[in-house]
Formats: sequence, C-alpha cells, structure tokens
Amino acid sequence: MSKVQTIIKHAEQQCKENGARLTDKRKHILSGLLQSDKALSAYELVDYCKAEFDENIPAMSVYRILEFLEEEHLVHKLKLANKYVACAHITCDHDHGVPQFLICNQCQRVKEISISKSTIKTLQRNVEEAGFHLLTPQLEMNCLCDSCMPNAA
Amino acid sequence: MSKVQTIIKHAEQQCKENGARLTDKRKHILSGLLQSDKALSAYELVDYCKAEFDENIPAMSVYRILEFLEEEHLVHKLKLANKYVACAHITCDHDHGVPQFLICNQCQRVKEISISKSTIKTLQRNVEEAGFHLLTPQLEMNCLCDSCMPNAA
DNA sequence: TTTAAATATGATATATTGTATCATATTGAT
DNA sequence: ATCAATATGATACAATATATCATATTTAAA
Repeated sequence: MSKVQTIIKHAEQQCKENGARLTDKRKHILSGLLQSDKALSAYELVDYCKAEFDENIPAMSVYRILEFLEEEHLVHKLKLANKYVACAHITCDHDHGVPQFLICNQCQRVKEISISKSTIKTLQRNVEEAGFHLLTPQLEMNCLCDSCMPNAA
Repeated sequence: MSKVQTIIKHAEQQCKENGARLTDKRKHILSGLLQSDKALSAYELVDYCKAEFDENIPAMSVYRILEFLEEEHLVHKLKLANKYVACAHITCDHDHGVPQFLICNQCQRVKEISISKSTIKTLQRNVEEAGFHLLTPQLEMNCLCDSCMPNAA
C-alpha cells in the first residue's frame, strides 16, 4: 500500500472516532495535498481532481471539504499564501504541539516544524505586554528553501 | 498641526531625500492609513478617498501607491490579512529593527511591536535547521486585542 | 424497510483582492 | 519649450472566497 494510502486509512480511522465521515471526495482532496510537497490552492485542487480522477468538483465544494479537513486536523490553511497543506503528522499518535510553517516564497514548498515551547512562551509574553493575545502560535514564515536560495536575486 | 499632518510632513521630507515624490494622492492614501487604527484593504482606501476627499482613485492606482509607500518604508503590507497599515515609526529617526505585527482577528486592529534580537535569532536557527532561510523576520501573528478578548466565543 | 433528519454535494451568483496592459497626464531637467 | 521620466487613468480580467438555494446521499429511528 502506498504511503498516501496508509495515511488516508489512518485519517479515515481518526474521522470515524470523531463521528465524522471521510468521503471519497474528501479523500481525493486530501490525497492531492498529500501527494504534493507544495501548498495548493483550492482551485489547484479542483484541477487535480479533474486530472487525477476525472472528477469535476465545484470550487465551492472544495472549500467546504477543506474546511472539514481543517476541523479534523488533517489539513492546515496557510494564510500567508492562501493555500493549503496536509498535516505532516496524521499518522503520529503523539502530540506535536502547534506547528510552524516555513513557506518558500519562490516555489511554494512548505515545511512544517516545531519550535521549542520556551521560544513560543517568549513570543507570547511579548504579545501580552502589547495588550494582545495570541490566538494560536501557529506561525507562518516567509522563507526561501535550499533549492531556491541559490537562484534568488 | 494635527498629528497626521506632522507625520506626513516628515514622510515628505524622507521621500525627498530619496529622490521620490510624495504626491497629493499618495498623501491621501497614507493619511487614510494613519487615521485608522485598523488595517485597511486597498478597496477600503478607495472608499476613504471618495468619502474624505471626494476623489475617485481607481483601485489600480491605490495598489500602485501602496507599492510606492512600501518601498519608502512608510507602509507595511500584512499578508495575513491582505490589508495595509502605516508604519508606526515614520517620525522616529532611530532604527527600530524589523517589526512584528499583532493582528486582531476580530476587529482588525493592528499593533506593531519589536521582538528581541535573541528571540529572532532562535527562530532563525530553527528555520535554518529545517533547510530553509528566513526572508524576513517580519512576523505576523493572529491575535485578539484586549477589547475583543472578552466578547470572543 | 421505509421514512425523516442529518449530512454532503451541486449549481449559480457574486464579493473581494489583485494584476496586466495600454493610454494619458503631470513633472522636472535640459 | 521640449523631451524623458514619472505618475495616474481606464479597462479588462485573474485568483481567491463566500452566500444561498437546490439536490443527493447517508444514518438512524419508526
């Protein structure tokens, strides 16, 4: 069984435990994101489903499906890029803390990392001092990846 | 002279030193951002100019003006919100380092803060370990402000 | 097993943010 | 006064996203 298939099985199980259903279309969207090492837009996922499954899913449905997958913690929305990525830890049972995302501004490749709790605490303290409250320490950072670094201006 | 007027005078001087021109329209856009404690979209600035100066600036021009103001370091674009804010330090002559932005997800109020160099270094190290390179430590963080905190769900 | 309620998806329209491109106006230096 | 550089206008359209009402599918209860 392919790696993607394994992850999807896992995701299906997770959904079942939450009383949620991982339908075929939802699986297709999720597999699109799992196949890709780049963040994809909703409309790119429409194209993917057309190409891969010859399935015409309206954009509206893709947005709804992405929303569902986010609620099930299977997908993250990257607000910096207005694109979506599969969670990197679907098959892990242990807690990974809140993820941080490194987004390559050139090729859209995305890496999910974890920053130490103490660094997050420091950030949080800075924010509180300014009279604000961090909604989520899920930071997104504008980066260049190793491959794009050399050919950057 | 109003506070906004003072800042604009300062900005005009800064532009002049760079051989750039702070035209009337550019002043109007900048003053819109200065007046507001919230981040504004390009189209909200179109409305502002219509309301305040009875001036119909096409959206295209507003985007161009915002781009200019960014280059002059008078305005920051918040990618998380797809909105724009005036730089909080136009009248300061000393360096403030790269700013971080706290964005209230409820009311769009924005606070510009500075995080310690050591925290940024730590972040940067984490990023490098993952094989990425921070383009800018200008972080944007999803927050709630003090006023919106209580009436949040 | 049939049916009602809940859930999921489709279809359509439209809002919001942003860019491409070509034309025109304004400014500044010669 | 004229030419080049800069700034703005006008128009079209792309990309992202939401609102709304209709239809299909699934689940669970009668």
